[in-house]
Amino acid sequence: MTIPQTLPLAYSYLDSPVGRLLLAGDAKSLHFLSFPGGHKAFGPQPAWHPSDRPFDRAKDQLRAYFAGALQVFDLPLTLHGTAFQKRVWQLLRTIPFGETRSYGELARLLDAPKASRAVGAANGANPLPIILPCHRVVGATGALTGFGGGIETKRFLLDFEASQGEPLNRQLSMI
Amino acid sequence: MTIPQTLPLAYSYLDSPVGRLLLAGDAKSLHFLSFPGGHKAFGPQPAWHPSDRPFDRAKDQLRAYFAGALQVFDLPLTLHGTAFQKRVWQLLRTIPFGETRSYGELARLLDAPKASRAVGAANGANPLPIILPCHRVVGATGALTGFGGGIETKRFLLDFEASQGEPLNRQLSMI
DNA sequence: CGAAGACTGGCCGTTTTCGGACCCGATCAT
DNA sequence: ATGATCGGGTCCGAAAACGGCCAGTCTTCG
Repeated sequence: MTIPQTLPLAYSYLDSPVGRLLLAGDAKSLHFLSFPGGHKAFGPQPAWHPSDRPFDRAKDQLRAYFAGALQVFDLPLTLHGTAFQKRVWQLLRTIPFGETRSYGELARLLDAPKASRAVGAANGANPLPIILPCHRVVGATGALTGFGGGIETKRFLLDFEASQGEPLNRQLSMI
Repeated sequence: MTIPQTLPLAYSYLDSPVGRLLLAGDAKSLHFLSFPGGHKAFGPQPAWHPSDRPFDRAKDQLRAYFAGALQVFDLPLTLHGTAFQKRVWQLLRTIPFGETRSYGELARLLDAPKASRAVGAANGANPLPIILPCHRVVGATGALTGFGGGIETKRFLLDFEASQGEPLNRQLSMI
């Protein structure tokens, strides 16, 4: 995930059950989200400036997600990446809350059945974890093979979704 | 010039004023030509087999070229290389007998004005010297900066073309 | 038997590294 | 002036390295 150095973005922090999250974006959309403690962590870039203003909606939805009250994010996003990466990231959004897919399954959905490793690499470059649910992608055997914020965070998110998923699913099916 | 190892080609030799030339190809087209004495020389590959058959036309034209009786080769060729290299090699064919271009000029013609060094690299990977006239490419100052078959061979070819060019040009202009 | 590891080779997009068949300007000697 | 020489800057494409993989074998223990 190469971060554009020159882009003047606003940033802010949000405390969550998986640690403090760094959010970055402009007035219109969210660009990046990172676990400052994670392995692939990054901090605010020199060109960024602190500001809480743009992040009300994103923070509301993240808080609701961790409270078990929201399963599908609805936020304007700006994706920085190659064409292939963007295809993968969009595909992530189609994995329902509480479910998982394997890297190979996603590769087949992209009509590139042998590109499972490339899917893994694109996953590792995910600029907006949690919101683009790369944590719902696991190995073909079910192994939790990696996560930018740490495997333990991935496990937490999957366990959390598995435990929270049922009530809202029922709720949705009543609509 | 990475040579496909597995391709079963025929090969044959031809003596010329610039030394013995190695030709390689299949029944339909010529693939490689090399100066076995040159710096970037290569010999027959393990998968190749000796055969004179496919090379009658190529040898005729090469002999005519060195006799001053032919200025434009007309042979079926097969090019092994990247897209960029093929663009450069095709561009070489547009340099008339007896004229020269600089690496920078070719780069500009490719709409990549800063790629002069890359043009040089592609030139160095030319699989069919003489036929694809990389010897007609010189530095912006006119310096003969390099040639797979040796600078002296490049100088010979350019001097030869400069001395032979006139008569045939006149002949052509009468058509 | 049989199922869970260990190992292997192949694949793919990205990132990094590398090596010039350049080129421009400065310098110096005619 | 003018031409030859030299060195540093820069910029490419190519090749190699690198993973958040996977399917097929082979091993190894219950």
